Amino acid sequence: MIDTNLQQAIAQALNNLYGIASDADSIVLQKTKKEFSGDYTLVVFPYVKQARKAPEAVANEIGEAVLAALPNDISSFNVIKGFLNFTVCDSYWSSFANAIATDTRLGLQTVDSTAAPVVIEYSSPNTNKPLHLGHIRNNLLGWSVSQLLTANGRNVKKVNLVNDRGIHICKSMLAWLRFGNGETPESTGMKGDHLVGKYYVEFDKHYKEEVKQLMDSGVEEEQAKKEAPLLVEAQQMLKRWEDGDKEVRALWEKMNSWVYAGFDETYKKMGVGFDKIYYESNTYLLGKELVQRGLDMGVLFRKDDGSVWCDLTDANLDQKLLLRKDGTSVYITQDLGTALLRQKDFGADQLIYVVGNEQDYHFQVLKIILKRLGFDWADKVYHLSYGMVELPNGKMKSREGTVVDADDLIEEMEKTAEEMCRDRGKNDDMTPDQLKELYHILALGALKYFLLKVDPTKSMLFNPAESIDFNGNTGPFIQYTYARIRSIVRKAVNEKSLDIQSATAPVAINDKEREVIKMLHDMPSVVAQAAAAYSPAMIANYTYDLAKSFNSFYQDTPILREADSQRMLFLVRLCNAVSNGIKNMMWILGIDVPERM
RNA sequence: GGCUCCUUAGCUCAACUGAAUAGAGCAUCUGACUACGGAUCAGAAGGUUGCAGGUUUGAAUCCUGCAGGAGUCACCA
Repeated sequence: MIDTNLQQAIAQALNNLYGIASDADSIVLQKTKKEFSGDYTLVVFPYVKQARKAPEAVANEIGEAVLAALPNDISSFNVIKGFLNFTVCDSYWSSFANAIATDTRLGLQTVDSTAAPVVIEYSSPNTNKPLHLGHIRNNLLGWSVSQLLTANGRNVKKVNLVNDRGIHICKSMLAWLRFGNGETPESTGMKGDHLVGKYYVEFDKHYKEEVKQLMDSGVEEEQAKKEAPLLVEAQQMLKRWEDGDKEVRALWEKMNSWVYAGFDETYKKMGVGFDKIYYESNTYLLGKELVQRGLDMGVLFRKDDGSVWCDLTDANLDQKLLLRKDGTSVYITQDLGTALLRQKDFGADQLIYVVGNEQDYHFQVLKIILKRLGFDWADKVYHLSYGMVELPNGKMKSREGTVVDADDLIEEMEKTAEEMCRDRGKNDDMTPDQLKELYHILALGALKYFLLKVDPTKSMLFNPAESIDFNGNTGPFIQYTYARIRSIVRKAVNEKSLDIQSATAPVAINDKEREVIKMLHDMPSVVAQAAAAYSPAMIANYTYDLAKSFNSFYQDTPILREADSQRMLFLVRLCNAVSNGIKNMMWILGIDVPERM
């Protein structure tokens, strides 16, 4: 690769000229900004002190040395202040484009499936309500990061820990028994998760009424909230669940199965999936053994009331509860247990948790406790902490009804896609099924790109009043570019009878072609960087830039009317490479690309 | 109150480990269609990177202080 050759030549020059010993890898090359001529830029300021010369002189000397060392790759250099810009020969770019023209794996590395896996947990839904926009961000991030690591050659295992037990489900169950009239997904035609979610809301409504009544009759608010009959009954139900009461368990299984059917549908629509699904009902007791171990080791301590704690004040944190006084486990206890289980199940090289940044503290504590329990692999735990999706008036809150439902949103996007396609009227020859699939692909392309193009660590804003765009920096723009390129390649093959498999000799290229080729050249390093940062956003923004560069080049290059048949073939092959690249980058994002749209 | 994170164009977002004149899209304005795909392209306008200091040849980026916002500090999950 040209960049590594350059690094080596520069390191050599630094050593020969000034006796500066440096690793070739440590030489930082940046891409030359568009307003200057050149491809790669070396900033020489860091070396002027040791060289004891003016920046311009240093730059010129290094430039001469590199030019002499790489006469076949570097055609010229120029110096502006302390910036040394190298121009790479056209023939290098032209040959590179030729070499990758039909590489369908462009940008993707091969996975060693025998390597210790990266286990990535994401989604992890509660089973008492349907998924909303926040969950969509989680799911898409989890999926996309999995793809990204796979693209970078890691052996990835995706897991989901379903939070299927607890007081929240009992609330839905109780409300369904009390107010449900035996409603089922079949009898109502509702999606299972929505039906169960409806009763969760129903519970809250009646519960609030009860609290109000109690307060009207003179009970203090705090007491009323604890004593409301519905809540007490829900707590009793949870106890019965834990005791294995048949009736409660049967209802629990029935309602959970409705929810799973609903979730599966939504997962399928989103195009995400898992290698293994854990259920909290099976694993929630696991942490207790660890707590005993921690007590034996003296890492944890028991208070007088019987509750068990970990003192983290020496780590500048608080004391953390691990077992309630009644001996039942809490959230973090379960997470300790499931972490160990997962480590045993997979022998993981890394454990990634895709969880919102509201749980930063939780994971900080989790890692410290694991470490204190003597598990060295605690260092392998990585909390992929993502920011909240906010609405114009603040955070989404289920209880206040300010949520954007996942299914509704997807459906709305599909309608928008349909309208847009209708307006263009380019797809008259497609069957209704094909059209339906197309609308779905475009709707999800828009939604996924919208959520993934933002740095995962940052919170982002979604305004329901302004529907997600299909023009500009969007998924459909990239999908459009892809479809457009495929159309050109098809025509070249069908009408011009070009064989895109046959290589061409290096040809002269212009600036716009050079820009596109350079972007393709960067692709592997972009993937590596994005993987290191767990950031699909870097892939998204790169892919947009690639599509944009292509469109700009394409606008004034009549490819299939080229007089020079060598060049025509070269350009079509370049198109093919770009489409392969786009397709693979979109694969990382979990976005399908249509051959036509 | 303690701790953590955030603040970049009217709006939504970029800017890899500090580097040249801080970039895109939307919205606004001006141009370009005999479609090898106009869901496009070319251009204009829009900025004291929250404020004040500091380090550096060089700061949106690192350090300190301040202001504003978010999260968290539960015998909830």
